Order: sequence, then structure tokens, then C-alpha cells
Amino acid sequence: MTVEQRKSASGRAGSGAAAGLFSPVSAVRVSQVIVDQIRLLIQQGRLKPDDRLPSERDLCEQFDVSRVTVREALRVLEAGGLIEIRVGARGGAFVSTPSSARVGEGLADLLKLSPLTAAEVTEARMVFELGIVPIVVERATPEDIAALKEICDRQQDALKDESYSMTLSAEFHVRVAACTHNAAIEMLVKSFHGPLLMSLEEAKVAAPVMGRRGSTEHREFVDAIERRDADQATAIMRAHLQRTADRVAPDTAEC
Amino acid sequence: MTVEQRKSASGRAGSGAAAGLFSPVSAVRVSQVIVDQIRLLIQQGRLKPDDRLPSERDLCEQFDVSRVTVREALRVLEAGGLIEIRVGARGGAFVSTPSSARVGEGLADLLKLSPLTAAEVTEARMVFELGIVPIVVERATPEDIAALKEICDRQQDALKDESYSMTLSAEFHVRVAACTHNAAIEMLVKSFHGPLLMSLEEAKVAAPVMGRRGSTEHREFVDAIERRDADQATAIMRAHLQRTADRVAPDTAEC
DNA sequence: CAGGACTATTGGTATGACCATATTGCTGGT
DNA sequence: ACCAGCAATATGGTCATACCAATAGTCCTG
Repeated sequence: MTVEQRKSASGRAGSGAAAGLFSPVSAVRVSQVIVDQIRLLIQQGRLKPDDRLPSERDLCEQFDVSRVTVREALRVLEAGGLIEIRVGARGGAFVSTPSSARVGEGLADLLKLSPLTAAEVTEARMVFELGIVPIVVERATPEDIAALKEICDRQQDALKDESYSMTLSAEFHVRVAACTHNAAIEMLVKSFHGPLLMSLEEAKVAAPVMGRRGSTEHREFVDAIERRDADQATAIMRAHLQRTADRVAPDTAEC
Repeated sequence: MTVEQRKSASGRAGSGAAAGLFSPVSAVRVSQVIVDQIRLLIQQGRLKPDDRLPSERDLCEQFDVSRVTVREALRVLEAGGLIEIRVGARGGAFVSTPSSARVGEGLADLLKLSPLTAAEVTEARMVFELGIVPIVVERATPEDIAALKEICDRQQDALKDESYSMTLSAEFHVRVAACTHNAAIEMLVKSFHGPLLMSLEEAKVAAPVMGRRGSTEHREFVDAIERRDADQATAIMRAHLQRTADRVAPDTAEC
């Protein structure tokens, strides 16, 4: 029996599964209902990363809709970074590991669309990265500090053979955020340093100059953390970030 | 001539939009190419918010693909918050105004999927909202302050007829962020107060108790801003947010 | 046993049709 | 002349079927 055939008898019972408890009467857009159902399964952990969803054709039967509908649902989920679609035999939709990169991309998209300047984004970043310094000072473990030092070492090596890049700098800042032992903070900072900053053309030209001096400041910062000197650490980080900010927007130098 | 008929001669031209410089040879997925094209048009401002894209059937012709393909592309763009689709005559795809709500949803998704606690998210929010206080003190205009006072008034009215809600509180905090006159900061704070916080069940139970006291603190905060007293303002806001944090995670009361 | 050809699985796209909805505008009655 | 109501139309949403393309496994051949 095809979907078309049984439509008359069903009377649009409106699934009722996905939107739980008085689901909005919407019901216009079956594909959205499917999106919600699958999203829910993933959020509830009943589908774990790397799990494979049934093939499109199987899903058609299970949801009792056409393949087009299933496909549109999968596309939305894919765009949202919840699943990843591979073609070929043994292909299909796989639950993807939550990645800050996806969010970063979404952020970058919207920021590029809004009339946001690099200066504004940089300032927001400054606020956040400065704000976490006291937390870092308080919570950084010896392991954290060792990891930071290790990154500093690699940066100095990179300076020698001139392979220093913004990626290395980003790695440092993300690791600092990780010292808060707060996954939310870490993820946000990651988002900042991911596609977001990279998408700002202005940010790139700043990289080369940042090299030596930035690296030095990184090391001083770690020392301050190790001494649990919040004021000093904050001051160093402020100068460090401010220099980036000035480079990004020399004109907009406010205050 | 149908699409099918001319397929042989086409030969895939690989977008190059999204991944910048040497786009992956992928090109398996015409719909993605369309997504990139439209996305580019929007980013370049050649399609402005509220502009209406051609109807699906028109786009089919212009891109020379089938309707399914166009639809999948539109779905992806819609999921990314770049366009909004309305049905009916005079319906179609409209370039949407960049909204922080979308970003917030993306963030909320990511956070919900990760094993993040409400306490972590709240702490991240604290860091950010505290960090902007000095900027607010510096940049708040008389109009900003007047707007904040007006919100305070409405909150007190709401207290009388017991209609005080988290929404009102959120409005205040977002308006405070707007005082930085930095769109990026405003957008981030909006994201925090939008789908993100709302998705945290724990946050809701905190609302009723916050009412009177929260309202008072709001007003004190505005006064401090008016006096340009950064220290005082920060102190008030810290206490205010800390109270929320304690409610959200009574157990995790750190520091 | 190695390597290439075959086959099955699965996503990607094309077509053509029909339904649901919302806007527009006409039409007839007051 | 005005308004309620219905028909026409534009547009997205879905369905069914068919075929193409990519990939992994299998089998056959040398």
C-alpha cells in the first residue's frame, strides 16, 4: 500500500510523537516533523555519534512518507550539523559528533550577513577571553599549565622555521579556555577561533606580526597563571588582545 | 530541452564559494552548488533582507536543474537561517533578516548535544555579562539609560499584577548589552537569553523568586551606570547573576 | 593468491502529477 | 457604492517512479 493510498483513511493523525504533548497544530510540513523526531532521538542519546540511521528507503517505510520528504528532513539535519551523509554502499546518514566548528560556521554566516565589523567581533572576543582569566587562574591544574607550556614551546619552534600561524595562536587560546574546566566556555572560545575569525579577512593580515611578540606574551601569561596572579595575567592578556584589536581596526581605535 | 537531455555536455564547475580557494573537488551534489551561489549572493548583499527569490519553478529554469534539487538547496538555506519560506500566492523564499535567534538555536543545539550542565552555561553567561559592564559604563548614552529605566518601570508594574516573567528580565539584560553599541555583543547576549536559556529546564524554576529582588537590583544597576561607577555596577551585576547561578545549580556552588 | 570485473546497496537527480494554502480579484447581493 | 463570499491563480509541499553515480563487497579469472 502506498502512502498516497492510505492518506484518506489516516486523517492526518499528526504523528504526535515528535512534538510531545499538544504538538503545535502546524502539521504543515511533514518533513519538519521527521526532523524533530530524529533530532529528539539524537538529543536524548538514543542515537549516538557514529550510529547509522536506516537508509532513506527504509526511513520512507518507517515514517510512511515518500523519499523526497525523508531526504529534505535529512538535509535539514545535515545542515544543522547533527548528521553526516555518505554515499555509496554502506553509506547513509551517520550521527555526527557535536562539533563547535559547525556552530562556528553558523555564527560566521550570520555575522557576515549582519553589518558586523571585525572590530566588533574582536571586542566581543576580548570581553570573553579576559573574563575567563580569573577562573583560569583559580582552576588551572598542573596538567593544564604543562599543556600550555608545551604549546608555547611548539610556538617558539615554529617561529624558528617560520611556520608560525594563526592556528597555533588559536590553539593556545582554546587551551586556555579549557583551563576553566567549563565545556560551555571552551566551546564558545573554540567557536570564536574557528571559522569565525578565519572568515574575517582583516584578522589574517595580523598574523605574521603577532608571531614573536605574541609568543612571548603567551609564555608570560602562563607564568602568571602558574603564580596564580590574576591581576598580572589579566593585564598581560589584555595587552595581548588589545594589540590584535588595534591591528584589526586601526581606525576604530576607541578609548 | 530538459535537464536530463543536456546533462552530458555540462561537466560540473565546482562552486568555490564556501571553502574558499581550491574548493574541494567534491561537486557531487548539485544542490550544494546552488546553496553556495545563493548564499554568496546574500553575503555580497546583492540579495537584501526581505528580497524575494524567484519561485521554485523559476529557479529550476534559471539553474537548469529539477525542482527537487532547488528545494533541497532552499531547505539548507532555510535551516541555516538565511532565508525564510512562505507558502501560498505571493509566497516563496525571502531573504531573512539576520537574527540572533538563529544563532542561539545553533548554539542551543550544540550545547544540548554536548554533555553540558546548566551551571556551565550560566557561568559562561556570567563571564560575558560581567565583562561588558565596563564598556556599558563607558558608552551608555542618556537614551540608553532612559530605555533601561523604562524597562525597570515596566518590571515593577508587572510585579504588581504578578505578570513578571523571565522574558522581562531577559529584555533588561539584552538592553544592557545593547548599551555597548556593539552588535556582536548584543547578538551574543541575545542568544544566551533566547532559546539557549529557555532550553534549560533548571532556569525556569528560578524565575518566580527572582522577581522583586531582581527588579530592585536592575534599578540599582542602572543608577550605577548613570553615575559611571564601573566598580559598583560590576558588583551589583555580579551579585545579581550569582544569585541566578546559585539557583540554577545549588549543589555546584563553586567559589 | 592477486587483481579486476560484476553486483548490490545507497545517495543524488529528473519528471510529472496532485494537494494544501494563501492571495487576488471578481461577482452578486444589499 | 460597499461588502461578503466564492472562484481563479500562484506557490510551496508531497508523492511515485525511474535512472544515474559512487562505493563496498563478492566472485571470477589468470
